[in-house]
Amino acid sequence: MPRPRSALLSVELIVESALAQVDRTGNFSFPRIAAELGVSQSSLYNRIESREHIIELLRARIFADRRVMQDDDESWEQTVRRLIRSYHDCFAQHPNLVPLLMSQTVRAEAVLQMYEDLAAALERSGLPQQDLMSAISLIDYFALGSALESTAPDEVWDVSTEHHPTLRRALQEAGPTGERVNRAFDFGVDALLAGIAMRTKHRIY
Amino acid sequence: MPRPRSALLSVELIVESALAQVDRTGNFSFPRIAAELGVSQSSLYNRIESREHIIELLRARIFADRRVMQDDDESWEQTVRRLIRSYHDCFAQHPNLVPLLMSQTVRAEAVLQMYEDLAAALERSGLPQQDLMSAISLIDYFALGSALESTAPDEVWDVSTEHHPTLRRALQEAGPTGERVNRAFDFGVDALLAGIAMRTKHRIY
DNA sequence: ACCTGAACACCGTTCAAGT
DNA sequence: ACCTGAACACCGTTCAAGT
Repeated sequence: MPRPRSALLSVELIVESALAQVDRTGNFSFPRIAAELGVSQSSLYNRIESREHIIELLRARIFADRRVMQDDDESWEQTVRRLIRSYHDCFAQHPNLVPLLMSQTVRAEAVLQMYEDLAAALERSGLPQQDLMSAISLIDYFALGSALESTAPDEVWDVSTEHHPTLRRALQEAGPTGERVNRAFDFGVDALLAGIAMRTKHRIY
Repeated sequence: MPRPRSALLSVELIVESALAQVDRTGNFSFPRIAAELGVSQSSLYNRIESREHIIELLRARIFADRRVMQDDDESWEQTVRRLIRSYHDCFAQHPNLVPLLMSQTVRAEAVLQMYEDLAAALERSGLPQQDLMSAISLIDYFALGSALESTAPDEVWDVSTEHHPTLRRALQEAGPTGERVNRAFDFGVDALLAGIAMRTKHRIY
């Protein structure tokens, strides 16, 4: 088959196809991308290097949508809240993607920039230098975990048996999944900020 | 081949083989289990139902090692700390397993029992009923995330570029990976408990 | 009841060959 | 430079056939 005068393929097309598949089915594959774009599987390798490469492009893709409304005289606490929220929202729009992103080194520039902003805000808070990374990790765990919770398995815990009365009650009290995840998010942000602020020079609580 | 008088296979053998593979390589597969046990791949299905089933057996397996030294008159805070620690330790001994466990509903009884204990301790703390599940989720995110961090990619963030001075400084200040993860864990536990205690009837801070 | 071999429907990646 | 088809080395699962 001759080379067409305008390329059949582009990284954008590949990434969009992969993202659509993930949103729809929870995963993507080379055969399905190729089929959807009407090209051969092997031709994908002219644009991308590997499956991992696509995943990293997907990470950059969902963070590209992020609106950054920066307020110059917001407190470090407001900044941290804003960053956690926008980080969380990026994942929340593509929950199926979260598991794919979690086990892979972050290289996407937009994401690194967000961590840089987070580090700067925490430094402003007066947190001791040696706790900076700990606080970032804590926030990271939280954001990823809370995004993961809104993902695939509707029942994270199978409490069908009778042996867990307190857990069962707690789950019922928490309402339907969507509501529960949202409330857990708000609760978590407050708790994290309170916990971090405690280590700060100028305590706010 | 005739049926041997003593069975060649058992779920224990399958689970141990899978766990050893995960610890060694980060994953397991049916062909490799079969090869290691000297049986055919299809014979595995006489003992287990699916790949997911094996993963759930692995979850139960690593929690079976858990020692539960219960102190009857410990405070709710001590109980929560003890549970987070032991939960974390189970993962820490098999970090490669964490990614496999994260995207799957929890059915292992030992794990559900731990969540039940956690729920009970938090209820004792005086936390409002509707916040119980939020607190459990928060702790869960933290324990999983912190276990995940000790897993595969040595560099979670690729800060090879010059554009992230604060992040870079924070990372250097935090020391080598193992130390950083440990400090982040201790910092996180303290922060979480402080944050949760804030919502409690009898504030402790 | 327990094991086998063959078959099926999937994967990601490489590479010589075309234009 | 860009695309193809074939090949390779993997997957999980099913099923008829053996004893």
